[in-house]
Amino acid sequence: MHYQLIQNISKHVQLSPEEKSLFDTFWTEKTLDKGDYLLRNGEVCKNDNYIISGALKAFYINSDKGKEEILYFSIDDWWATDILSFQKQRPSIYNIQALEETRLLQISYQSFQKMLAEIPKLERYFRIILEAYLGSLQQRIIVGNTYDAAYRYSAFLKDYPKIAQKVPQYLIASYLGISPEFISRIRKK
Amino acid sequence: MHYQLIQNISKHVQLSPEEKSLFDTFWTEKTLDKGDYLLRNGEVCKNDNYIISGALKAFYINSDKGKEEILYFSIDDWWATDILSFQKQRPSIYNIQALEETRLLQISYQSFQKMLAEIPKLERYFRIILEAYLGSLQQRIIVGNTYDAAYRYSAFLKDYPKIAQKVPQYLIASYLGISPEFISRIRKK
DNA sequence: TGTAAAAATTGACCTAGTTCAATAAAGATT
DNA sequence: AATCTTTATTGAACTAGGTCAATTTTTACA
Repeated sequence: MHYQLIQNISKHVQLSPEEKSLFDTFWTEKTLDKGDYLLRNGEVCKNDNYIISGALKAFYINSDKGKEEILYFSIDDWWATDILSFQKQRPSIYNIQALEETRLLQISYQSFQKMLAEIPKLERYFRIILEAYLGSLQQRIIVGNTYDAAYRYSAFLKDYPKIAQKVPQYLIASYLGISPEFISRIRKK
Repeated sequence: MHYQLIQNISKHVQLSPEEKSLFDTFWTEKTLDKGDYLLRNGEVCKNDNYIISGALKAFYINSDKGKEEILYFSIDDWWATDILSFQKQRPSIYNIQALEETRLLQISYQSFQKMLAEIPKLERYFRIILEAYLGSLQQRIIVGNTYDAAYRYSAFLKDYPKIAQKVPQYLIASYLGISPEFISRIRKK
């Protein structure tokens, strides 16, 4: 049984033992090595991916400068899916790549639809996590437009200590919209 | 009948005539004058609000400088609701205020739950629009971290011509994380 | 239609953060 | 342990954009 995901879901909706077993049948486990891509810009995001352990970066390639811009990081007990691409089954505009060995649970688009049809109360779970993510994006926009780089960096360390541990500084800089050199200067204090 | 909202929903899920009539009973119309608040920071967002006509701004008050930071604008055929506050019925961290006379359709939290229970296919509609909004927020973060002020301003004019028409420049500046003076300099070219 | 208030513009100066290039430190690999 | 690669740091010069204060333009409305 894929207890880790089931436990996460149980925080938001209650599943009966039968539902849990049924739920379980839809998901398969996959392991990525460091550097492996889960999704490439231009491809359709075929699976919804739940992270059991490991870390990934989602990034967008700036077409002029060719530089990568971090959209988000994903670690244990969170998702690494381009939701728009997955739900509409149309090409993604960004990439998702493993920063270290990563274990995932995956479900295909077809299975996902079938699962929702058979266990409708999961609609609620997915709506709730979507809303939470949406709230965090709004928060990020506010903070990005309001506070200076030093504040944003220290807020990141406070909010995401686990990510800060795993992820190189220059990628955190990119996530925050700061240059790697400037992050280094912030740290000097 | 509240055709405008029903038409919007019909783009994503099909409702029978009976469902449409039932749907209709849950919503009530409300008019705001220019300057009226729909939601204040600290209050619970009691209703989901669909805009028939008019314009609103959602903004966050920066606690140090006391300045307002625009989180988003909402005009005809879109929503003006703090989703996190509405869904969890807990205090909002931002404000929503009318920029001009605005007509809304409203539904209370209780009615919203009841409506979803009676017309479950609406779950799908709300998930779809949530996903679309989420995609636009991700896009906004990428653009904000990647491009300079002039590009962001011209992209805004292109993407939201109707909003650009209605909303004062200095608020658009705030939305984009730019000073009003600098927007004015950008325009000189 | 005149007056007040709100919004936009302009100039002068300033600074937070960038860029580039070189160096140092840390991690990974044989 | 030595070497290669990836990250991080530092310095120096620069610039995108901010701030402040004054002025003009536009809009609202009595």
